[in-house]
Parts: sequence; structure tokens; C-alpha cells
Amino acid sequence: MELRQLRSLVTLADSGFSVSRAAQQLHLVQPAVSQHLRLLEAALGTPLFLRHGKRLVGLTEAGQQVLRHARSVLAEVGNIVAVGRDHVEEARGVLRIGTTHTQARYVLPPVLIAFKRAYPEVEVQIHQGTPAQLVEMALADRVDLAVCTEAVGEHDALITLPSYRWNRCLITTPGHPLLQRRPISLGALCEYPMITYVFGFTGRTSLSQTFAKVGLHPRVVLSAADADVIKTYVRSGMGIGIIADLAFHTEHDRDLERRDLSHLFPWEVTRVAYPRGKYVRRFQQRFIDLFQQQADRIGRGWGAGRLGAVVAEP
Amino acid sequence: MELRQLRSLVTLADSGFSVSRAAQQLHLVQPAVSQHLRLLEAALGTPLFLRHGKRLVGLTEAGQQVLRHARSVLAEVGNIVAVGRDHVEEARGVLRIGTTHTQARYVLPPVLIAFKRAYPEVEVQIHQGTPAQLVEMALADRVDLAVCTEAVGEHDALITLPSYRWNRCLITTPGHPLLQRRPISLGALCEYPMITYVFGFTGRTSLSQTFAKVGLHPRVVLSAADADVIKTYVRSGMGIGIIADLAFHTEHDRDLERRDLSHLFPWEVTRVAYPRGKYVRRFQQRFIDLFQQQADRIGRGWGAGRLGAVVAEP
DNA sequence: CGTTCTTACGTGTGTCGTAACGATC
DNA sequence: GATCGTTACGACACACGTAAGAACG
Repeated sequence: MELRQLRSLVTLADSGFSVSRAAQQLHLVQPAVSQHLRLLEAALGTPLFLRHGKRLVGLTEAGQQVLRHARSVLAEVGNIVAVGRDHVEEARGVLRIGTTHTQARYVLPPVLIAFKRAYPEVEVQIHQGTPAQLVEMALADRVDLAVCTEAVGEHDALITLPSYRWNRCLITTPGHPLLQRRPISLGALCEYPMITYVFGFTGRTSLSQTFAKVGLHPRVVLSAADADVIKTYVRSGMGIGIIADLAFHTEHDRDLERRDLSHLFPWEVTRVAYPRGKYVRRFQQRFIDLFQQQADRIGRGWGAGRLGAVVAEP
Repeated sequence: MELRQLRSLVTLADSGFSVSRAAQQLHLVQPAVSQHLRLLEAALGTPLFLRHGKRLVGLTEAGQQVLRHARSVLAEVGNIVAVGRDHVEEARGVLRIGTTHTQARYVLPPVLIAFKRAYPEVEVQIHQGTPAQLVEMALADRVDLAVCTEAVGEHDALITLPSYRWNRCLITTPGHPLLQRRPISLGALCEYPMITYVFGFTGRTSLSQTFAKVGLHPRVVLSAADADVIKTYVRSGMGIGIIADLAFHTEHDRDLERRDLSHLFPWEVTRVAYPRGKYVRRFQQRFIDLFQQQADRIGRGWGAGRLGAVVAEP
């Protein structure tokens, strides 16, 4: 059995069982990949593929089991080359971060500036996506680290490091009648058209649940993926806004009124996640450290002491 | 990077950093292994080995990390071939069981008879050892399954399936004065010279602790690794014996008196263990099932219902 | 008839074994 | 000087690419 053969198997499965496409992706010609698959089958002595004539259309039970283990093998091989790179050129490489708009816009900038100062040679890529997409990206090794709030944390194939907690605030145009209510209640919020995040995004799920739990149903006239869009429509008088507290800029948003709503909604926890068993390069670890420090600076960090212990887990 | 190279690395580390011995173990000549190691280093671009002149004497930090991941790779490759074998010749292979004397002598026989009936083509090997050795054997893949009571269960690199619980009994020559005491107390036991298991064997550790906890120190005049030896010396009048209850044969040991002691000592749990992440072949799974059934038959089994869930864990 | 995989064949790389040399205890 | 490792070299194997052929829609 050879690594090439396992690579061909995995690539085949990932490309919808098209040998040609797999070959293309592997920078090989198609007969080579065919041979890999044939030799792998021969080496194991049992059919791995379901065939329609000559076409491969799926995996036998044995094939599925082999595929799972083959992925592990290749993941570990990837870890080995990562170890190598880490010692050859500690300060060079690519850091692929998957995150939501909110993080990218309001939390990551200072972290990335600090990181760039420490590792000027590391190329940083920011890939945006929904929390669900981020989980999938992390698991498929399309990003190195996922930074987000929802969805992550349930998948036990991911190691997640709680970083900081946050809650929502209300934003309105100045002089809005709602500002007079003290304290502001869930019911009061429902009296006005609301603008907030898209479902499944930046705490929207638990926000909706909070209303639903007491039988309230806010009239959401617009939902957006990021706070900037929400602010824009709040400014235009379309309704009141509920956004992550940290998305409010005291300077730039001087034309809006803000009220804390942390007494109404559960606290959300933003985490850094990466696949269990994956080797974390030093500069990646450094990024995580910087992110946690930034979290502490926001004042709602998870504390720095415990970080080491959690990170040492794998 | 090639699997050969990783194999050479792992074998080198396992043979005390002797390239010649590693080569011998791999059925290769030394220059071949030397080349593997050199190419691996070259592929990763960083030194992996500490050298005294030409001799390899250890691993660099990078080398140690690579070694860990290389072991994972080879373990997964092993799993792949195991999957293959399982589908090619489901009922053929080798089942290597590591266990203590007590299990081998008093618990396993009926299980193995049933197993042999189900899988006559499978070669069964019984390797005896101390619980600590068994853990090491399981982790080093020198046995497939470890069946024992102590030590196992703490190592979280092992998956352990609780199978049955047992306690001790007292054995004496007929007419021994101790038999009159009802109930028998820890203090009473200490009045006579005692013969029991060697420390770290078959529940001896927690037995000693039970005495120590109440400030008692039994006079152990002889300690042995198995109940047969203990019985022999009890028969010769050397002292009273404390053995695992299931080691008492109502027929063969008619010349000895037995008293249950489960009111004095904690219950022990015997487990089946195998390395986490290791593929369990079908006949191995079948053996585990049979063992659990036997445990139920003894009457102190852990119940069969939960077994499936635990087994499904990996 | 294009797409897709297989078979056949040649070339070049590379792996392993043999053999001779160097280093270390 | 015996052991252990490296270097050198040749034979064999094999992996990949090219090219032509067969099945499928």
C-alpha cells in the first residue's frame, strides 16, 4: 500500500467519483489514478468500489471504512509536513482564518495588525462564511482556524477554545420613544419594527429563541449578515436595530443611540476552533494567543491562565 | 514522503536507534534504511536525528513530533489492512489476548471454547502478564485485546469495556477457628498469617488499601501471582488465603473451606481494553461479545444492553 | 460522437542489494 | 579489530505519461 493510492482514493471520493477529475486535481494523468485504485484494491484483496460497467459510482462497505482511515492517514501525513515547515521556516507560511463578518470587521483587525508585526512573512487569508460553513471549512481543512460564535462548539471533531463573551445592544435614531423606557423589556422591543442579523448568524438563533420562549414574536422587517447593513437601515428610519455590542463604534456611530440589552438575552461565546488531531503551527498558536489577549482587552475575555491547559489538550 | 520512510523511523526508535537492528527487523539491508531516514529528513527539510559522529543517538524536537505522527500514520495504515482482511477472510486471522493468570484460568476457558466453535480458523494466542504489562502490550500492539482488572481503565489511550465485577473470598483448611467468626471482620483476618496475590495483581492493590485505611497491616507470609499457588500453600497449613471468589472451584477445592468477603472489600471490575482508534476486526468483536455474555452468566455482568453503545464509540 | 475508463507500451526515476570504505568504541 | 554507519554502483522494478482501444450515455 502506498500513500499515492490513498491520496487517489480520497481525492476520488471528494470529486464525486470521477477518476478524470481526481487525476486533474492530483496533477496526474487519468491512467495513473486508475492504477492507484486498482493496486489499492488488489493490495487489500477486496472490492472497494461500486461499478456501473467501467464507471466508479461509489464505495462498498469496505471502501467506506478504508476511506475513513485513509483520511486519517493523510491528515497525519499533513501534520508531519507541518511539523517540518514549522522547524524549517517558523515564520513563513499561510494562515487561513474562517470567520464571520462581525469578527472580521470589529474584532480581528487589531489582532491581525499585531500578528502581522510578529510574523510579517506569514500570508493571512480571511475567508468569510456562515457559522455552518465555517465548521465545514475547518473540518475539510480549507481553513486553519475558524473564529465564530454559533454552530461551532457542538461538533466534537473540533477543538474549540472559548475566547470572549458578548451580548447585544439596541441602536436607534436619536430621540426614539423606546429610549425612555427603563429598563427596556422584550415586550417593548416588539412594539417597533426590528432589524437584526440573519438567522444562524452572529447569535440570531438564540435571540429568536429568547423572544419565542416568552411567546413574543418581533416583527423583523429586515435581516442582514452584518451590523453595518443593519446600522444603515436603522439610520434610514426603517426600524430599531439589535446588534452585537462590540459592533457599535462610539465615534463613527455618534449619530445613533445605543442601549445595552445584556439583561434580556443570553451571553454568547465566541470561540476559536480547529480540527481535533491537527497539528497547530507555532504562528497559528501565536495568532490564537493574540486573539485571546485581545479578548481580555475587550474586558470579557475568558482569562489567559487557562488557555495553555486547553491548548495542550491534543 | 513515503510510508517506508516512516516505518524506518518508527522501527529505528523502537530498536534503540540502531540502524542495523531496525533494518534487520524490517527485512531490509542497512543502507536501505539509512536512505529512508536521510530522504525523510531531506523531505521535511529539518534535522530529525541527534548524531554522535555517524551514530544516531536520539531525536530532535522536530523528530519527536514527527515520530508521534508517524506512529499514527502506521496505526491507521494497519487499520486499513485490517479492514481488508476482515472482508477477504472474515473468519481467519490471529486473536492475541493479553490477560492475567486468573482470567486465563477461571474465566476465559468457556469463552474460548465458544469462540473456537464460532471461528475454528482463528488462531488464539494467550499472553500472560501483569496488569501494567498488559496495558503496555495493548498500547504497543503486541496484543489485540487486554483482559484484566487493574491498571487498565486509567489510560485514556485505551477504550475499556467493563465486563463483570467480582470480590474476594477467604479460603482455609477445614475446621479453622476463623470460620466460627460471623461476620468475619478485617481485624479477625489479620490475626492469622495471610497468603494472597502479589501486589499490583488481581486486586491486591485495593485489598492492601482496605486494610491500611483502618490502620491494619495483615501479616502476608507469601504472595503469589495466581490462586492455584495460593491454594497450595493454604492446604499446607501455611496460613489463610484470600483469593478472587471466582477462583474457587466447588468441586476441585472440596478440601478447602470458603467464606465470602464481599462485605469487607470494594468490588473489582474486570475490563476488556484495546487502543483507542484501533480497528476491531469482526471476530475480535465477537470475542468481546462472548466474553460479556460469559460475564452475564457468572451473574455479575455489566448487562448486555449497554454493550453495543460503548462498542460503537470509536 | 463525446465522455470516461482500460489496456498497452516505453522511458526514466528510484529502490534495494552488494560491496567497499570510514569512524567509533 | 569488531561493529556500525556511509558512499558507490548496478540491476531490477515501477510509476508515470503517451497513445490507442472499448463501453457507456
